Amino acid sequence: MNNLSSNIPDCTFFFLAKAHQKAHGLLKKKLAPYGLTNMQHLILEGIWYQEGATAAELGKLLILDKATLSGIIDRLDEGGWIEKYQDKADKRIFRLYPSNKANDLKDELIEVRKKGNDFLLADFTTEEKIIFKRLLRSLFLMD
Amino acid sequence: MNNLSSNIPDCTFFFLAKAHQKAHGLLKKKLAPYGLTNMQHLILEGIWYQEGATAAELGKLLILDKATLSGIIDRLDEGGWIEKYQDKADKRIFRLYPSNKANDLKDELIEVRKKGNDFLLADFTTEEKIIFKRLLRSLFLMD
DNA sequence: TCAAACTCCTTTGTATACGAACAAGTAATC
DNA sequence: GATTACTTGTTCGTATACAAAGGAGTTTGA
Repeated sequence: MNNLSSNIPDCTFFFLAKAHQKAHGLLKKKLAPYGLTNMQHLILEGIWYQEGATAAELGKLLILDKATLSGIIDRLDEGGWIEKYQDKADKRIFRLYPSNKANDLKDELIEVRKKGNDFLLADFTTEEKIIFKRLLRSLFLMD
Repeated sequence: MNNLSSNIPDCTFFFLAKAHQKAHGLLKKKLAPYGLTNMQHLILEGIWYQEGATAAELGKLLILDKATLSGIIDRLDEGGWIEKYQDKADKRIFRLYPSNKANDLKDELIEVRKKGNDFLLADFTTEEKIIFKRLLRSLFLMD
């Protein structure tokens, strides 16, 4: 009895929190050398996927609160990873583009994430990987 | 193409983050009426399971950083959910006990979590639930 | 027994999260 | 065309997370 997992065996809240904590910590270490946080990396990939996206669009795409996004975008900007251009037609919004610095590291940064994923699930069988991702996906896409 | 999930189909980091986000938000709503956060509820359950536990013990049990725990324990104390007693033999540590207020709500609060779990996985089959929890568990217990 | 090593907890600094309130801009409607 | 109703992004307040450093207490080992 050295771990709560043997006493709250059915607490998916706890399991999800701990699995996320572990995955987050793993990617965090891989990204630290670049001076990027996990969230900053995620937003950056979102911008690569959809250049010129607005904060609101990224929020919908990545299921993120606008208040949270505001700070992350600020720090991506301060770090020289992105460029913000105010939209001429709608002065409320800023369109976001990756910087040259970001583009130079694009392939490398995406590779870091992919290898991190492989490492995370390295001990799962091929079937387990597929099932796990399917269940996670259906869980958060539900409703 | 309205969701990154169709463009980063194999990003377990993202899936885990979003599944956790969803589960966290769900439990948060259920606990809000009690004035307890998810983490406060988790620590409280840890203390119920092991009355007189120290912060260090809870940290190991629940895989939590001591710095994080320090604040949560403070707020549980301020909220009148727990009692802190300095250990006489070792003056560095505080032993933590649930308050009367906490004990009065114990069954109800644990039930909230259990029902939240059921609701979270309501759309999964019995087999999927078992597999999902097994995989989450093996992921964070790994190493 | 006394200094070094170690442990427990707190504090500080940075980065999410997210509800709530706001300012500024745009759209809708009469 | 002016008022009302949304939208977009920011700011504020509170609560995690966690690295790093610090203070107080305890243990170890020569």
